[in-house]
Amino acid sequence: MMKVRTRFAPSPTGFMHIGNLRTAIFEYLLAKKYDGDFILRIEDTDQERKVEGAIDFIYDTLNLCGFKIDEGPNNEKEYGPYIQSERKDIYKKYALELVEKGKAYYCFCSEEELEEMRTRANERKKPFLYDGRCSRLSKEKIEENLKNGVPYVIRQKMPKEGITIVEDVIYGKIKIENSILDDQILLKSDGFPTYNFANVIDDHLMDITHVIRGKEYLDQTAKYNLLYEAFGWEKPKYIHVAMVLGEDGTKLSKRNGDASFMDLYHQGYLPEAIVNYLVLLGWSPKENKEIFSMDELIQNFDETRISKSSSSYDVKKLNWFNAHYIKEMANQKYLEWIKQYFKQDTLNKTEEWVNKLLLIYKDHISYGMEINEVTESFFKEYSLSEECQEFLNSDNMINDVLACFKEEIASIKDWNEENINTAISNTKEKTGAKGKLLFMPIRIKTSGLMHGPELADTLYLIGQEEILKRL
RNA sequence: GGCCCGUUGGUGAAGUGGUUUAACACACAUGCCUUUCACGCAUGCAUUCAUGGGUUCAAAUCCCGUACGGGUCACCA
Repeated sequence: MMKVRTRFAPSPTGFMHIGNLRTAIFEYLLAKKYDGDFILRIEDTDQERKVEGAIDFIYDTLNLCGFKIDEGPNNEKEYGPYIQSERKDIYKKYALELVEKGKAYYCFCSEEELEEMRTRANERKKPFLYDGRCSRLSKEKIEENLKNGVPYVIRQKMPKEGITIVEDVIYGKIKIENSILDDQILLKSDGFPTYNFANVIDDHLMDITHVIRGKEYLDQTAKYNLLYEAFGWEKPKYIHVAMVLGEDGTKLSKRNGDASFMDLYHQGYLPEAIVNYLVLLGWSPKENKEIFSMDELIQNFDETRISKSSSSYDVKKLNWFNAHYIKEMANQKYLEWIKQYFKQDTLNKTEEWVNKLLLIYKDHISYGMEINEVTESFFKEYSLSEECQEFLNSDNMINDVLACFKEEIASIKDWNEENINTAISNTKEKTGAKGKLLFMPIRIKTSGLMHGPELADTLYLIGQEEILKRL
């Protein structure tokens, strides 16, 4: 059996939204499950959209996620080059081969001519299809145009009737009528191939066995099949995956929340949590289980269990995964990790103090940057929310509790958690307040918040002097 | 508009003709626990699988129509 080879083929735009990443995850898992190769190919045939440094960005992203790239621009093997703009000559050669075979033809139509055809089609409310006029040019005319340097593209000649069957692992057999297929451009006038053409050539030349891509390409696959047949090549297996939608159920975009991997990463989401969350969007394991290590994913991945319908991205669930992975980290590792997000001014604090502070929040945060919101009251003046204020006014006893507690705190000689707890107990006995009525006023007055970690720990870190001030 | 695809709770989803009075997870709600919130634990949350027909002894699961949603029709990928 042939070795399984999958490829991730992004455009170098310097931005990767989670839908793209999820495709990469599927491709990687499929390759590794069968002990195959995962290839990175850069699709930069659109010279105008190229972004500097985008290749390194892609490597960084995939590396962070724990994917090993077996072949790619930064680690070339015999199938290279892996950047399409460096393979220009290859495409031209194959395009000409198709012309030779009568499956493609030169087209000298100018942009203006095409625009005119398009408006006319529009007026008649018909979808625009190139009418194939250049396919009927005489040999002499073509020679002449070529000699005179008339700009040209090469178009694929589509059959006018019949149907083409696309076979997809997820969607099954899909019938497409040939009559709606446009004589698509294979080679642009700048000599670069179009995406569709370059894809077919490269996938074949690179021995790609499984193509995983967005469902938006499903219809186009008919054209691909015709191309494979024209060359007499074996088709790869197609696996079209439904889209990942934003939280509001609409298409993902930069505006649509923080749907890019790097945004999430910078906010303090762990790559393993992101991967774990994403793999479960549109795929489900046979076993009823949600937390997966990379090795477990590789073992359990089954491409036939990918869903047909699109799914919506939900940060709340991502938060849960992330919180889970944070809790699982060893303390030392957690401290190193969280410090890159921790932005408070700790100049006059000891390292021990800072570590303790970060640690008491380890089980409470769901992403790295949240540490700043949650620790704010340790560094700044706070203002009470309406909810807090309301609570403070809700019972007459509260003022007594606070007054009593203040005295207790003031009398502490040795500032430690144990004595703070004693102060709380004493307040309880003296005022008779307990439960919510006892703890909430203290928590609110000292931290400005209604939730938080262990009260004694919190008070200890705020410090005796500051607490007296706040009370 | 033509063509293609999809539709199980707020979200991710399991389910492929009978053990489903639809699993599990997130979210939400309630209760318990701890000297409070949180954490943790427990319970609740779709009498129903977009909808109307049909096939069948039996359908979320098979077939047809309808509605809704999405995709696609570039010298963009």
